[in-house]
Amino acid sequence: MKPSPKKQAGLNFPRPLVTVDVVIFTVLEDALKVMLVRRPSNPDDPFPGRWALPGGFIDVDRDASLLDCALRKLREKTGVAAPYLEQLGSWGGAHRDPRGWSATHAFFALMPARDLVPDQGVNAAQVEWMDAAAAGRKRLAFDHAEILASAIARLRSKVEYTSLPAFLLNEPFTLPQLQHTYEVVLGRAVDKSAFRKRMLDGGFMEEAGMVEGASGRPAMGYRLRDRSQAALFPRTFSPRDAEA
Amino acid sequence: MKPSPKKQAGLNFPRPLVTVDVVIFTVLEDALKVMLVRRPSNPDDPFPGRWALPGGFIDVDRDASLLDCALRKLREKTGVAAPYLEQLGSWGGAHRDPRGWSATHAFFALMPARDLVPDQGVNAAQVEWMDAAAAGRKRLAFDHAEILASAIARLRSKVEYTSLPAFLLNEPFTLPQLQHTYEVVLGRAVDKSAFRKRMLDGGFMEEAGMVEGASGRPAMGYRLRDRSQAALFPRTFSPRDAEA
DNA sequence: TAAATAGTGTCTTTCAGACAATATCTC
DNA sequence: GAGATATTGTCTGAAAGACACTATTTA
Repeated sequence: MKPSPKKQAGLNFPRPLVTVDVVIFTVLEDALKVMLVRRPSNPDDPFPGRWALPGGFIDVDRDASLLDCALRKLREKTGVAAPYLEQLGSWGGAHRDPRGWSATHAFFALMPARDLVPDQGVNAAQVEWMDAAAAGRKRLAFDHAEILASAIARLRSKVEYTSLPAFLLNEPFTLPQLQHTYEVVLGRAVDKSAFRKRMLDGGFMEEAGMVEGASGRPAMGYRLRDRSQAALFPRTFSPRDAEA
Repeated sequence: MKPSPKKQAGLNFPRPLVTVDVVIFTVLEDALKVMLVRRPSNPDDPFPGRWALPGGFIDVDRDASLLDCALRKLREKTGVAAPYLEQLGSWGGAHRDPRGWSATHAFFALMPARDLVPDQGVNAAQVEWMDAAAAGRKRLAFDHAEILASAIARLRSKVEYTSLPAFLLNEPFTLPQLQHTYEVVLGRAVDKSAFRKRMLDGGFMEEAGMVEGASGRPAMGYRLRDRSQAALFPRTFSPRDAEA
């Protein structure tokens, strides 16, 4: 290794571009949806007119941290202040953005569809909830297709052993509603009895009064004890299938 | 939202500093060790003389990607070309580096102690394998104590349900050696019979001839089928304890 | 043969999954 | 009561943990 006197001298070496992108999931009309925004059509911008994940550059004056920046992007696009939010990973390299070496910090958010504020000042035509499966097949801007694929894989994987789907529902929610959300995300049916045992034994919910449906017997409503983190189950759903 | 014409104009807004840090683990002398390096003692540098994680600025001319940069840091400090390496997360904010808004991409590496090349041109006195528990109690530079704590938590957690400890051993390794490595990382004993069943059923190893120890019966040696990723087990070790 | 270590067998408990049965609501 | 949905109960099979037993080496 040779010494690099430039660093000591004053940080006057080129810096990458730094962005934050957020993969925002919700369940709407019995399907897993992801939020996409359209890139500006100005041909000087990279990927004009393409669909992309919501995100953008760090603003070193306004954002105190990466998490703050992600929360700001979320607020700007959805009006939601504090959904479930975790880090997904970072993607960086010389060629992912034609404007130069860039690195993005990707986050992963879950929110109930009904928390959404329809128009937050952003042009509504530029924002869309797209089916996750359909979005995964689209040619998105930058390396966003790869980031989205990673987010979907992470979600599917964690749904097998965590209470994450509870963050996709408004409170109070019922166990049948929660089960349905699991089934939508997993793409397969799960056993009712085993499901209820698992959720109730998990101890992450508390009762919140009866909730009446359109017909049939009313169900107990529940709310999360802690909306900041998910519960972990000691096993995944149906390990038998998982090995196949 | 107000428009920000600066972005369209030409990216002439301040950019954060971007670094990559690597938490490198090994098992040495029956203990989990982590590599730390000493910060330069020059008082113009941040945190002079403090212990820190190996890492440094992205070099936009040499590093094609974040992963490349992490591999370069690894090579420079350890001489090892391709250990187990995964992303841990990113930490960024206005105050973690006194020189300005900075973001670091943290990685997480596992390697066998015997792969290490003693001196790679770096001043050996500035590099040390420290007990993970002891390092976790030290006041490290930047927010490296937080990053290290996160890495240790991630390692402990994943050891419960993955084959990660196999990456801490030289090949061929025996099942008793592997079990011992699990026990060192987990900090508790595991049952021999259940352990062997789990590892052999996992199907991630292949036989590599008998290995003789100092005394006693020789054991079958194994090597990994795929050194690029760990195997996942359907359950964690002893879920009974995990709930307590 | 004793000591040391590797490897196997067996019993028990736990718990998820399957699925049937029962409960509570509306019309 | 019929239909719809929620909730509970019972049986079974798979797999992990506990722990004793057997096997193979060196001294």
